[in-house]
Amino acid sequence: MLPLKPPFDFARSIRFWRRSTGELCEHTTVGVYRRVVLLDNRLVVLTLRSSGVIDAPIVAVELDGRAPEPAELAQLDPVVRWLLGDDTDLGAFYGSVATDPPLAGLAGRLYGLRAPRAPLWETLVWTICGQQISVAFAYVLKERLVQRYGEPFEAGGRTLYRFPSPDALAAADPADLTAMQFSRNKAGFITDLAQQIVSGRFDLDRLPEIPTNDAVAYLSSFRGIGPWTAEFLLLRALGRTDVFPAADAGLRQAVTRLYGTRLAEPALRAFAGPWGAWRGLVALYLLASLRDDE
DNA sequence: TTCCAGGACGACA
DNA sequence: TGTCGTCATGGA
Repeated sequence: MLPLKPPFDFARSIRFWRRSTGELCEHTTVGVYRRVVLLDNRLVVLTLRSSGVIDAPIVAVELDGRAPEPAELAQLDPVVRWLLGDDTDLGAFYGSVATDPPLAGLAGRLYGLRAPRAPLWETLVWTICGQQISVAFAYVLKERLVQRYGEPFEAGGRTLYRFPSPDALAAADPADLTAMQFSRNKAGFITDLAQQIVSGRFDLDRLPEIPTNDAVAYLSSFRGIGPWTAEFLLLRALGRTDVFPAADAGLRQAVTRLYGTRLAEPALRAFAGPWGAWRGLVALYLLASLRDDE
């Protein structure tokens, strides 16, 4: 049992980024999150169960369906906290948006939502899958890619996949991806980026260490990664609270719904500017508002 | 039929 | 430095 920093709405936060029931690399049900992770160079199934309330959140940790040994739990503690964004100070964020009635209302409705994180490489590929197409179709593309190049792992009667490694995708033939209905561009972006990671020219591991602006510039220097992809990746995979993917169609729609005015990208970026270090959480809450009715 | 989805690239002026 | 056409598919 790991006590987490309140407030934290486990179910809402876990559900937020996961919009497909066909997801192969992780499995979620109400209050439960499951994913294959690497621990001591072996693949294990990590299961997190919500066992608390929003103002006193506790998560129960399982490893391959059993309680972890104390030494394992010590290893998993930072992994779990990282995955669940346990370093996010929601209280400070709520204080900051209190001056903006629409946002303050949203923060109240979504109390306890914070950004769970995901592995960088997997999220980068996922974000490229999602460029310009509907989320539903992006999931179809990801599913095909994972089934073809991922590593299946049996866990409790269910097959979870380890996401395809850069090596696997570096060796992939772009024609295989176009046969799966990836556009020629996306097929090339993904295999090229995988090859550059394998060769060491592209180093995703340096991203957590560098400031957001530098990270966006570094990512954008690679073909296939534009501003939206760079910013979305930093928000989604690293939980950066200071990025605002102003080019995002969903964000534009959310702002239109909340404020009644449709803003183009420059105006949307200007809108987010004053929120400074909290722009990422503003983006998160706006995106979540689109699904608040579901 | 047209437009729009959790865009990016390359050609062109 | 901006603008425009193109790529892929599916739902509204």
